[in-house]
Amino acid sequence: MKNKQVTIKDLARKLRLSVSTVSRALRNLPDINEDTRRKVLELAAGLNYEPNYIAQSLINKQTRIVGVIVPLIATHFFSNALSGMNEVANEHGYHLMFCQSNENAQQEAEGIRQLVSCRIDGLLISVSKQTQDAAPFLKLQQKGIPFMFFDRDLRHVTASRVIVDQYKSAFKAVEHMIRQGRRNIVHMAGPKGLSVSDERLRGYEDAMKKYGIPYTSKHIVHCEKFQLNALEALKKLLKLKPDGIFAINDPSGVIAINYLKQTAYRVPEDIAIVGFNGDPVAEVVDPALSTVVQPGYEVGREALKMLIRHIEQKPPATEKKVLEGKLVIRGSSKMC
Amino acid sequence: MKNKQVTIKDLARKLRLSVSTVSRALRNLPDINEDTRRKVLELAAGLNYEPNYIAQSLINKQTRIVGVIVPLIATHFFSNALSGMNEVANEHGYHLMFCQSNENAQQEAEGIRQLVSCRIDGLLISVSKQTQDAAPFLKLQQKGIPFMFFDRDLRHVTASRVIVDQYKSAFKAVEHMIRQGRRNIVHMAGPKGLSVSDERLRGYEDAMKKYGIPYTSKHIVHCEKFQLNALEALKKLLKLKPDGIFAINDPSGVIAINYLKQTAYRVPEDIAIVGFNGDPVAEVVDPALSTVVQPGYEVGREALKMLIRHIEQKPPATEKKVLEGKLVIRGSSKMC
DNA sequence: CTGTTAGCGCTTTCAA
DNA sequence: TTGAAAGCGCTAACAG
Repeated sequence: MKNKQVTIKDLARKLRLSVSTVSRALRNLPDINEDTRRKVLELAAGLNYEPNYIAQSLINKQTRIVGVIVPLIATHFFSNALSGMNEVANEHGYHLMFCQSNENAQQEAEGIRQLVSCRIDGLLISVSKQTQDAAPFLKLQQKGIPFMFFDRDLRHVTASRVIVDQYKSAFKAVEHMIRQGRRNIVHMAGPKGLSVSDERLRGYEDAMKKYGIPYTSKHIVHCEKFQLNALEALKKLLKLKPDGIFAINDPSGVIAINYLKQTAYRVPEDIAIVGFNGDPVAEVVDPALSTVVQPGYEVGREALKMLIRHIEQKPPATEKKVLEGKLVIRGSSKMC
Repeated sequence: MKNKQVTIKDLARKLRLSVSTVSRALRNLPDINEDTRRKVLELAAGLNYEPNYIAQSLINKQTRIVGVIVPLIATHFFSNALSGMNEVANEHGYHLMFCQSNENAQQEAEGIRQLVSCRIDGLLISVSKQTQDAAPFLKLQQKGIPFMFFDRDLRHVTASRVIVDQYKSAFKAVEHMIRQGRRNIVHMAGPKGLSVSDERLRGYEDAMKKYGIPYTSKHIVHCEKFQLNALEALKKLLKLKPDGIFAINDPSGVIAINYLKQTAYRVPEDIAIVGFNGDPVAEVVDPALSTVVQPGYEVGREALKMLIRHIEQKPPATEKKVLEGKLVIRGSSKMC
């Protein structure tokens, strides 16, 4: 029931040729009779022969499989990144093996092990918010398996990465509110220690400093579970009577907008809100949420392109590609 | 630079054992000295040995890789389905090889070929809206590769499938509007020939018939590109002065809501709107969009569970699992 | 131009 | 309890 797949040997037998001749014909190598080749190709097509990449891999020592690990796939940013990777994979004849860490460092480490056992040629990873331990990555390095970070990285690990400039994007977002006259801006921050939230926080702080706007540690409340904790964070922050909110992501921004509707605050008149990501919800909420649109698709494309370079040309020094987020101003922060 | 990976042979050499002994030790087979096993396991751990699944596959004739093809990954439903599959894959020691067809039948066929060459143990597919040709699936069958449809299927292909009852869901959605007193309900339909849009259309029609509400072919406008054509479809339909709109999906429903704001129509007073899917945007738009929430995560889980049964226990007759969508009534259709 | 041989990393008889 | 040999499907020298 299992072994239905046609092999090169089957072709050879039926054609009374040797397997090596068939192999060469199939791969369009030179030194072969045009007539033989034709016959082989015909039979192969007729029998629906499909080369066994698995067997080839064993010899070539490359599978043309790339592993991808994301914290959560059901997300605008990551699903778009995967979509971009899919495109590049098609262009270059690679395959994507996918794995979700669920924001859990252990699952992530196990995912890496599994992918290694599948002999992936390289790995693209956006780390979970828990991830601290560099060990899994060091192992990858000593095994000579190229890998790189995209979006969320581990700062202390030397590796290439493709990221969106979180710092600058956050800075722009906050600066925009300041320029609109906001002076008491708070930040619904993300999990501590996660590269992207740290950078967004830094952008917030530097923008405040640059414009000489005072803020305290109370102006920043971390949502360790992102939007799951957004409401409580928001309520704490409202005690400061803010006139601007910089939210760690769009779902949190949306939560803020909707909660404020139940209060006396008006958005944007009393409080401006800016989110982050470019999720579809941001366009749809009322008022529409200003946000930094991250080029997820491009991040995916660039990350895989870079990884493939590393795989195929071996040792280019570690690279770092930084893409730009685009501040899109909408009703939630614009005084018209 | 490449061959850094430790093999069973390396272990054998260092331990002055034969490869077969090492192999047995690693797999915890009986008939082996406890002491030898311990030594092997220790060295393996020390050297970060990882079994080569590729090599194993060649022998076992199974890779524990499952292929997944979706039309578009950056979608609430499909990314959730993938997430569910990921969970089941982890539970059962399988790996997911991912591929996006971009709603294109050719890319889909090529994806299938590629996955076959990777010797996947089975395939989970939600077909593109273009897909008509059963040939790729017939080939799969004659090769003895189990596959099944999830969500979008090809009616004339005999295979197992896991779907959400589109007909019933659509029926409930339209019935709900009728019960609210709507009598001139139109349908922003999906691409013709696509299983899910056909079924939703059928649900619309049957609900109208059941309640004896007349409708014409003008009440139905197909959006061949889903929400990309939604606005033109909507404008056509508005000529009929409808009091209810059943939209093929939530993005289309959102487009309708937002467009109607620029007109004299009020939602839901003049026109009720119900969408389909359960996308996050539906909750956020104002008024919130009633919709049928589809259990994407569950569909993914059930589909992979069923496929694994088919892979491991071989020939269970074709199965069909039908999950239920849940009508969630919100402001866009509720007269309070 | 074609066939023979060896081998990729691992498992599986079959002997020892 | 261990080892030797063969083979999975394919490629890569090397002869002929």
